[in-house]
Amino acid sequence: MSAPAGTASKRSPRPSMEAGADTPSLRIGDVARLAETTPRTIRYYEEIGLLPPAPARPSGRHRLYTQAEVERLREVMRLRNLLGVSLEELKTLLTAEEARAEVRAQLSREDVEQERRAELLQEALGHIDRQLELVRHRSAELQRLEQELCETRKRARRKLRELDARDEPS
Amino acid sequence: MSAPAGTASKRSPRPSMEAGADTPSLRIGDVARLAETTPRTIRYYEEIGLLPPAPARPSGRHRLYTQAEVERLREVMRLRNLLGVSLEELKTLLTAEEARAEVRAQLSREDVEQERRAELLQEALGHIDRQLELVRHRSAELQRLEQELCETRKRARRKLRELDARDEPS
DNA sequence: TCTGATCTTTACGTTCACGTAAGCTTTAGC
DNA sequence: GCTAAAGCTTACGTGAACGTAAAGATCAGA
Repeated sequence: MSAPAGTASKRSPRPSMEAGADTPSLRIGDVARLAETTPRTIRYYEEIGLLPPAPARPSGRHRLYTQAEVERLREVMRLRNLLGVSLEELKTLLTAEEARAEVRAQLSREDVEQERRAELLQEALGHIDRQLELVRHRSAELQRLEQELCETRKRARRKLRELDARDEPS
Repeated sequence: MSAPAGTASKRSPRPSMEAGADTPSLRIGDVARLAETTPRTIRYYEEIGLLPPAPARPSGRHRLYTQAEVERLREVMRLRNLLGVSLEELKTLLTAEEARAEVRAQLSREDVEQERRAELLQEALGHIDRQLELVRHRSAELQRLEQELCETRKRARRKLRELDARDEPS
């Protein structure tokens, strides 16, 4: 049960002439395989706004992606697994990410006043800090758990050694 | 939305004479409040075998718990939150925990042969190792994420300082 | 003993995160 | 241009993890 990645790929992986690497040449199935998930999940994530709609899709046509989208998807799934939050919460977290991207875009332009730039950066910092706080909290708790398990393990091993020593002191 | 812990407790917390601390004197609502969850969840966990049935309950009567059960429940919820596994998987993990408890019980008895003791300890060690591997994996990944976020944060702060320096060099 | 808060079981409802099927269209290779 | 594979939308189905409502039993305190 649950074998989402059929390893057999009948159709060749689309030679993708115009090998510009940023020309959208990946179909949803390809993306799904590369990210180890399913097309349904990708469409679902797009539907709830967790992923942006496929870039420049002529209505009625198939979705086409670039490698960048694959990586974004993998990152989303990574965060989903690690943070243990709902997709809705994850969305707000990633929306913050988007904002940061927008900040970078703005910062690269010349016609933005210093005042505005500082504001943007401040906001971005706030987002990062909120994420960081969440991650740090979980990370710390997990490390505590790890520590506790290590202790337990140590004790068990000690007992076992004691037993072995007493058993055969040959 | 989601305010499971009504802070108002009308009835006094049951003076619990026989203050033996291990005489079951906590009702399901008390346990729920202490563990910051709901009675429904406790019953559900008992139903699927994630928690043992309430100790020594005369059929038809109310469930009664001790402080130990509260702590166990809190631990279960902690693991649920941190490990991000299904309750079913969590159950098998905790079943291993149970086995370890049983090992301790056996080990405290005199009439168990060394051979058997070593076996039990070996098995327990195996369980611990499997848990530890899982925890370590997640912990490491989370730390990586934390590290990445820290880097991002640093860069943002540097940019902000650069901007401030250039803005008002008074 | 009586009373109201709390608990009991039973059972149906709900939300999330997708899975799956149907019917049709697009795409890629020949 | 034809065809099979893959994709499209729409919509209903599903499993997990509880929420909620009903109808009655139990419990603690006066």
